[in-house]
Amino acid sequence: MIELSKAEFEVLDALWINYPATASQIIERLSDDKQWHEKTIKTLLGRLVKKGALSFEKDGRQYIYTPCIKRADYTLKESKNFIERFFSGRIAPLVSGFAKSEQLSQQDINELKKVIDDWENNQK
Amino acid sequence: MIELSKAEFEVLDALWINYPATASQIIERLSDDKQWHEKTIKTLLGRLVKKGALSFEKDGRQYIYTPCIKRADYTLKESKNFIERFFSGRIAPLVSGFAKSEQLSQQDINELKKVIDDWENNQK
DNA sequence: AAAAATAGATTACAAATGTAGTCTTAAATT
DNA sequence: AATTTAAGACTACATTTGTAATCTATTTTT
Repeated sequence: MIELSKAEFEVLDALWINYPATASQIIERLSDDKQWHEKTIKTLLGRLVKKGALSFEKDGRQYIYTPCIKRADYTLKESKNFIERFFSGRIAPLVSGFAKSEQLSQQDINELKKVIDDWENNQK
Repeated sequence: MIELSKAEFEVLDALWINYPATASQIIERLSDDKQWHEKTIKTLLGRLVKKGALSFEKDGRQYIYTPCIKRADYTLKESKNFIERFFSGRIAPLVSGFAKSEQLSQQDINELKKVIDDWENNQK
């Protein structure tokens, strides 16, 4: 699947918030968190198009961008990759590492329990 | 903390298996999975030293390498970073994504339950 | 209509990365 | 002792990435 750099992902992420969207809208959204130059974001949009992560339609001389991939698909692929590289493909050691270093809140635990419940209900 | 590239991490990972170790030993370990040229691995070892991820002692004209960081520390940092970037810092959505796409086995679930149990016992 | 702003295309350029090759020196072999 | 081998140091080089600047063609503004 498509390989994105960190910066590219952030731009795509700004589009996933709401799409289709123009470059200016994406730049506007990113301006809250990042202090990227407009040109930088345009460059990244171009690279995303080239990589096939985005497509666009012309509207006058503007482009209206749409993601070509779903956020959930992309993050799942990256997650699998990550867990494979760092934890031999097993997810529990990651969670366990978080637990050991006090990174888990009661809310996280509740959410995890729900995920487990749902999974088990689904197995029946 | 130290930033490592994927290739660098794999070399360090081969050292974490058992250390201290010489370059030849590391090369030997990596030869099973990767088809990296010996020179490539040497280069990566050098970069790891430069980045402060490894140290070494001389033994004749060989170097005996030792990691300067713990695997658990490194993976925890990377995990936090990953979960922050892709899931706004929350871990459950990652696990949930795995569940939804049938990436979880009963064993994973059991392990996750244990992590949760341990966490809760620890809270008391 | 002339000037200015703006959209995207193209070009730029240093640092990081993957992937070695060459150089130098010392140790092992013949 | 002469030669080959092997260790690490240094050099190489294309690609990717971050981070724009410049160029070109249209719209807006004045």
